[in-house]
Amino acid sequence: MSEGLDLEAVLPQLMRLGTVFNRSQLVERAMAQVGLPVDRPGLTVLITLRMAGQPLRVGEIAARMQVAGPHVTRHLHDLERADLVRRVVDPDDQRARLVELTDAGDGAAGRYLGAVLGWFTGVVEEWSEEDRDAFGRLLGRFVADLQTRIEELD
Amino acid sequence: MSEGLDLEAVLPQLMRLGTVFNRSQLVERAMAQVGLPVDRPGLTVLITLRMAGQPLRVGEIAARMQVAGPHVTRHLHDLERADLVRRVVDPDDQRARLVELTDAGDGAAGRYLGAVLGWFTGVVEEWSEEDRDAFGRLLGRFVADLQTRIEELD
DNA sequence: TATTGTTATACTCTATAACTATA
DNA sequence: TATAGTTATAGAGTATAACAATA
Repeated sequence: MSEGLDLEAVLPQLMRLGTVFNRSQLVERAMAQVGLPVDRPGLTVLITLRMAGQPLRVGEIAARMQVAGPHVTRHLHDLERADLVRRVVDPDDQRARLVELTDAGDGAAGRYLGAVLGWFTGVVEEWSEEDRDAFGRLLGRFVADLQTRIEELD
Repeated sequence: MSEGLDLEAVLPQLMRLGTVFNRSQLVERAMAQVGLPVDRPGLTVLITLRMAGQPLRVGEIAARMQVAGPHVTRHLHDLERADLVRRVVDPDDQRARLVELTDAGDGAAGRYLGAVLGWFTGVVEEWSEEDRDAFGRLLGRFVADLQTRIEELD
C-alpha cells in the first residue's frame, strides 16, 4: 500500500495549506498594500471584476464568487460610496445592473494581486525551473480532477 | 519572463483550490459519512484529538486549531453532551483539563478522515506513480516554504 | 409568470474582555 | 502574580425569505 502512504502525506499538507491561507494574515498583509480601507469581501468583488476584464451583472459576480446574491449587493454599496465601482443599468435588460470598476477600483485590485503574486514569486524563486513547471502542472491537474469529481457527485 | 507566466498560472489555481475546498460541500459530504450531528468546528476538535493520538489540554487543542481558547471551550460542551469526548482533570496540574476521545468520538473522526482520504484516493488514483510522488513532494515543499516566509515577515 | 436585484433578518464561526480557580 | 479555563459579549461573513421592478 505505498499508494496509501502517499495520500496520507498529502492530506495533512492540504489541511495545513488551508490553515496557512486562512490564518496567517496573508490576505491582511496584501490588503495593506492596497492602501484603501476595503474589507475582504469587498476586495473579492474588485478582484472578480478585474479578472473578468469587463463589467459584470450582480448575479454574475455572485456566481463567480460562489456566494448568494444579497451578499454582493450589500458590499456594492460600500464600494460605490468609496468610488471603487459604478453601477449602471444594463442597456439590454432594464432589470439588471452592470457593475464596472472605476480607475481607483481597478488600481486597488491590481495592487492587491501584484502583492500576492510578488509574494509567491519569492516563495518559489529558488526552486529549479523543472520543479516550478511540474508544480504548476500537477496543481492545475489536481484542482481540475477534484472539481470534476465533485461535479460527478451531484 | 517565463517565470512570471508560471506563477501567474499557479495563483489562480490556488485561489480556485481554496474555493473548491470551502464551497463545494466537500466538508459537508464527508460529515454526512460521520453519521452524527456534529458541527464543523466540533468535528475539527475531534480530528485534532485523533491526529494527536493522545488526550490534549484545552489550550493545546486551541493552539493546534489556531483559534482562541473560548472557541474550543464552547464546542467541548456540545461534544461532551454527545458523549464524543471526556474532560478529566490533569493529574499534573489541577487547573488544567485533559480532553480525550470516547470510542464514539474516535470512530466519528476516523470515519470522517476515511471519507476524505478515500475521496482523494479517487482523485489521483489514475495518476502515474511518478506524478503522485512529485505532487506530494512539491506540495509539501511549497507549504513549508510558504510558512517559513510568513514567519520571516514578523 | 419568471427573473434581477434589493431589503431585512438570522445563523455560523471566531475574537476579546472579564471572571474563577489553581499554581 | 501568573496561568488554565470558562462565561459573556461582539464582530465578520454569508444565507434565506420577502419584496420590488422589469421581462
